[in-house]
Amino acid sequence: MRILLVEDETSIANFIREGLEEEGFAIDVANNGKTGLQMAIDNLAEYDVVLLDWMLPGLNGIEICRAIRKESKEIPVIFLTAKDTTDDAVFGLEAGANDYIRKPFAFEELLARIRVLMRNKQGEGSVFRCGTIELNVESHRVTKKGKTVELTQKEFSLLEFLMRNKGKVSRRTRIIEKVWDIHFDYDNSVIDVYINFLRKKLDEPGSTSFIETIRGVGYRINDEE
Amino acid sequence: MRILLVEDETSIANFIREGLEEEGFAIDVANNGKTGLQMAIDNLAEYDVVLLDWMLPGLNGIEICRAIRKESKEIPVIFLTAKDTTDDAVFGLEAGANDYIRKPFAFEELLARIRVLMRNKQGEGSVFRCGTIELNVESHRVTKKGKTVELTQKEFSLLEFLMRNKGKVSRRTRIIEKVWDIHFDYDNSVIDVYINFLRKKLDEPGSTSFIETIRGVGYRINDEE
DNA sequence: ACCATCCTTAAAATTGCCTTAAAACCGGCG
DNA sequence: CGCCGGTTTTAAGGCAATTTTAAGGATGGT
Repeated sequence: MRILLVEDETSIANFIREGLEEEGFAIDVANNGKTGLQMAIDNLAEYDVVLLDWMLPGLNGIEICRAIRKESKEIPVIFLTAKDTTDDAVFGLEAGANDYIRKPFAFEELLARIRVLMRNKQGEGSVFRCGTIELNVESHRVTKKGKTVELTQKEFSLLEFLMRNKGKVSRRTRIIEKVWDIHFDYDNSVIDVYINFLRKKLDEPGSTSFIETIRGVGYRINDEE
Repeated sequence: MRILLVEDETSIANFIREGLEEEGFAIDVANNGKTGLQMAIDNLAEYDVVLLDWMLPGLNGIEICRAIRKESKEIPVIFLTAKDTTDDAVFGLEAGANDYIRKPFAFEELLARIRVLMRNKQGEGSVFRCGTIELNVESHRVTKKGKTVELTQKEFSLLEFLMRNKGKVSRRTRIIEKVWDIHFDYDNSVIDVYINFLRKKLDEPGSTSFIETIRGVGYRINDEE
């Protein structure tokens, strides 16, 4: 899950980035409005959420938001505003934002709002299922036959990505980009290792894996099993 | 959108059928396990969703589900179960169901789950078709009469190329260039071999191949088979 | 009939994934 | 600070599926 953060104050930007990275998101930071807009437009399809500071040097958040909305009405946008009046929030929402949050904010709140938007995005409750395996994004928990299975952060991210693309192939390069935030590395065996971890923890021993490997392409979790 | 409902209690069956018909689905009802299985197997490719009652006279839901899964891993199956423990749900999921719902259920909920599964299924991915053969680029999967056929990467690429040019001739040199990324090699018999692979895996034995060879030029997949 | 072209098969070469183990990293704690 | 446990990354050998090569047989056009 990839998030674009547009924020000029580096201290705040770092705080947010670190917090979100701990939660398993991949974050790109733009520290001024112009590059922020650039990054947003260039890779619209890449981002799952955009966090926009209200006051920015160069180009302010509202204009960026409008510009983004002109390109896509899908991507959730959350405003970060220091101002205190609700009027500003209204401006933000009118510009097409999905939500706003006032600085200073509790990190948990930001997290909660991000999760809500991501859930809305796909419409259904944020639990994915494959056979007896269930992954709950909200509670960050995975169960198999009702019993919870402990997964590390990366394992969880990988499984989540595969689950979100259930039925489709997840190409190796896309996985590396989305889960590890590594670009231009077309031969990275980290994936293999983590696929192996997941299989060890979740497969029914002695039967074919719930993660199918498509040689030369990537992996796929099927609807069945 | 066509749905198969396997349910022995006619009152429930009618309730569900009417509800779904109002929503614009086409429903076929089987009121016992045996005919349910029969209908499922006969017209696998026809149905978009299968609703399976848990307790059925003759053949129970689990067995039907297994049998369906043996034929196709594509079709979404939802269990209707009266039982209350999660264990039963687990059984259903183990048999290959995609989701389960407990009776009595709110009709809205059933509807929501059906919609989720249907959305997952089609995913608006570009699919190419030729007769009973379907190629889905997103899921990187090829099916024939609803049953998936395993193709390697090169086989898939070649078929995709031919499909994209359905009705037109794909010249050998163009195929070599696009699929193998080889240039200036006008005598490469790799194509022959791979055409052969595709035919073996996808042709109806005993009739003319769905890939027509145009001697001295290349190959062509025709619009109708 | 003959030649070019394509089909078929089998074996050789290659690739890419799996697995394992060990190294690097990281946060907490004495 | 240095150590410890857990997590993540790197590395490498083995192995099996895939891809390519090669060669003899079949076929069709002229």
